[in-house]
Amino acid sequence: MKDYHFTITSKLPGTLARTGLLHTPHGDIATPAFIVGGTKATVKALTPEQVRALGGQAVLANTYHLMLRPGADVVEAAGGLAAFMHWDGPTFTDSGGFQAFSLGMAYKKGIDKVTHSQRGDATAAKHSAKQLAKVDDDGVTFRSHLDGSLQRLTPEVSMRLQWQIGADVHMAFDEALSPLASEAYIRESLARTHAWAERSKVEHDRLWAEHQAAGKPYQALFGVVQGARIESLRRESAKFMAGLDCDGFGIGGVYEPGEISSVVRWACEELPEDKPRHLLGMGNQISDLFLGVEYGIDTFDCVAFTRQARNGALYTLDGRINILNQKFQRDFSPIDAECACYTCQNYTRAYINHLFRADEILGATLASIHNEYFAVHLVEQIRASIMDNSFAQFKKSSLKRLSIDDEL
RNA sequence: GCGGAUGUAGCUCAGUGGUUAGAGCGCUGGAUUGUGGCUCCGGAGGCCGUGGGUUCGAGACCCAUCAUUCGCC
Repeated sequence: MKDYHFTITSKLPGTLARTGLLHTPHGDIATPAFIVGGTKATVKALTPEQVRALGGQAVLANTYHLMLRPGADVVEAAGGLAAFMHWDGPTFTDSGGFQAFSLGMAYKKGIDKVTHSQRGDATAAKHSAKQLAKVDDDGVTFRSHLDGSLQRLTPEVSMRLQWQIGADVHMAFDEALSPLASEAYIRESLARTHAWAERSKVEHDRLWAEHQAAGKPYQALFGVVQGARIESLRRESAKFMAGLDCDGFGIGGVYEPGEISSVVRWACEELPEDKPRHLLGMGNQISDLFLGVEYGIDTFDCVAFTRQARNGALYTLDGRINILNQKFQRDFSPIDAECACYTCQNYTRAYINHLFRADEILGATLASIHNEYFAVHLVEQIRASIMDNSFAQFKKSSLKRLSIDDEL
């Protein structure tokens, strides 16, 4: 018996947006929801109690990082991801596909990092020498960024590792794609991702049977839609994943805000309505979250809020501030006067400015609490606005404050 | 008092007679989208202690002077 289901509780007419309840053995997630990034089985700078207090419903960790350290077997021996990290709630794991992919792109970050070796030109050749990963039809071979040791991930290995780690929701092993990859490479890669999804499903079902026999709870599998920016391929990929009988879907390979109203929409239009959709790694900007929900996304994960918090970039509904700026040195007001987070209720900009300048770790904690609350709370508000049918106004007024055109 | 050492960016210091004097830190602004990340990218800031001299040319060499510092009577 699978202790897992997704229920839609309301829909917003004329859009793909909906609210729902994702039930897992470790608890429920009211969707749309912002899933908190916990890559290495920890939400950086925060205790699980702090994550819970700021409204976090679920945490997403990464198979790639945990397989290298401490090892999936250690997490399993600890009783699974949630028990290991003392998180009393639902968890997700990413498959490691994205890391295997980004490792293959040498050192560059951002869009650049996903560009080179898929372009098939001279730049790719130049970079391939430095690549830490190589993709073949069976899987990915890569070198650990920690110690250089040779590692291998295939769909089967990723599934086994994810069952060991024991999150409530797993991602199928996929190859992430650069939006700038050549069409030839996109087609080749998409065929591989689809074959890998089928293999992921077969191995996942086999492992579920084993676990079920041992009296252990179900862990869900999401198929991951790729297809870069090509509409026919995105729709084809979504249909393919829809046919796999997975528990939900991930949408990967989305990198720019402008792709949400196209790429995400194409995918969600093809996906079955009754299963949840997770947008992988996207949602740095306020507009991303509104648009993602509008075009059918139920859950987001994005490390940007915690990462930026650690570097002093703090979110408000009127835009981002850099708390290190001199102008905050004697500013004894909260980061955001409208914000109800623990940090804004108890600390001033001047104090947080001081903590950052003095390189004190409490600065990272207070900033992370604020930014993560901001993201989680904003998606919560978006959820409420769908239920009381005020989404359009809420979106319009929020984007207007940021001077963003509503036509996005 | 005698002898030595050192005076270059806010700080610690490179700069071996030759374009427009550099670095690290600090200061200042920006970036960050399935975390290879306390990371990355910009910018401002100098009568090179002072005064003379040698030289085509001095932050560098010479003299004087002031300051700091160490050692010795």
